[in-house]
Amino acid sequence: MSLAQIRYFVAVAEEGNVGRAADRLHIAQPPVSRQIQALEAEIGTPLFVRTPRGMRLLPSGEAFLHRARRILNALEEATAAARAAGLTSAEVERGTVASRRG
Amino acid sequence: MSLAQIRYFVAVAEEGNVGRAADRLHIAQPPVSRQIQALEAEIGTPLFVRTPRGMRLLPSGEAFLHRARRILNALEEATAAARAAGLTSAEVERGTVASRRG
DNA sequence: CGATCCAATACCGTTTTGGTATGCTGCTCT
DNA sequence: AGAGCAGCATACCAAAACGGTATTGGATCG
Repeated sequence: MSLAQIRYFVAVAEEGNVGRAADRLHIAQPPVSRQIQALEAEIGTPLFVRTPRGMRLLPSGEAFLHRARRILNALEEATAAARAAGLTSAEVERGTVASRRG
Repeated sequence: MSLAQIRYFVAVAEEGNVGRAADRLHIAQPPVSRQIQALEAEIGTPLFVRTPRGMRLLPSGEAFLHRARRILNALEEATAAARAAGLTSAEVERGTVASRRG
């Protein structure tokens, strides 16, 4: 399982359509199809039903969608938190080193 | 950023030592070093200080560590939730389709 | 000053990923 | 009912990412 798979999954779930999701992700359609299949294989259960109109979430997919969004949000927050702490702490570090040097 | 990077980061943070983290992850040391560097580069700030004794977390690293653990937990929970919903829903789906067909 | 410990770099083979072209199935419209 | 269309899946290929081995660089300790 990869973060890309999770992002692809959310896009497909929200668009209800692999091609549209691919456009939104700025990649081609086949990779999205494959990653969704790989994701379902790894989880061990389908997440969508394939209809002639597109992809519709199964209950398993709905359950996964909630958590997937949480994961992506947590990811952004983690980056932002580290970055925020880093800006100050990099300054502090540099200052500390400089004062030890000078 | 990848889930592997997050897992490597947690291992290094907990071991305080790249080589030991690599052992625990069952991979070689250089890939761990590289992924940690890539992670720091992507976030835009260092997460560790390199000391002759190993790696020590910076405040940015501590902030990231908390969220990283949350992400990995959320990931496991997402899989488990989808799997649980899938077992029942796959049965339901099959039954629904069968009843609609027959 | 030599030995040791630990992270970083160089280089290579393998694996994974994405892209293009195409197939297949079911709807839709006349 | 047949032709065209919409949409996901598959085949095949090129590019990128990843991990492994060997080695270097830097700092501590005896």
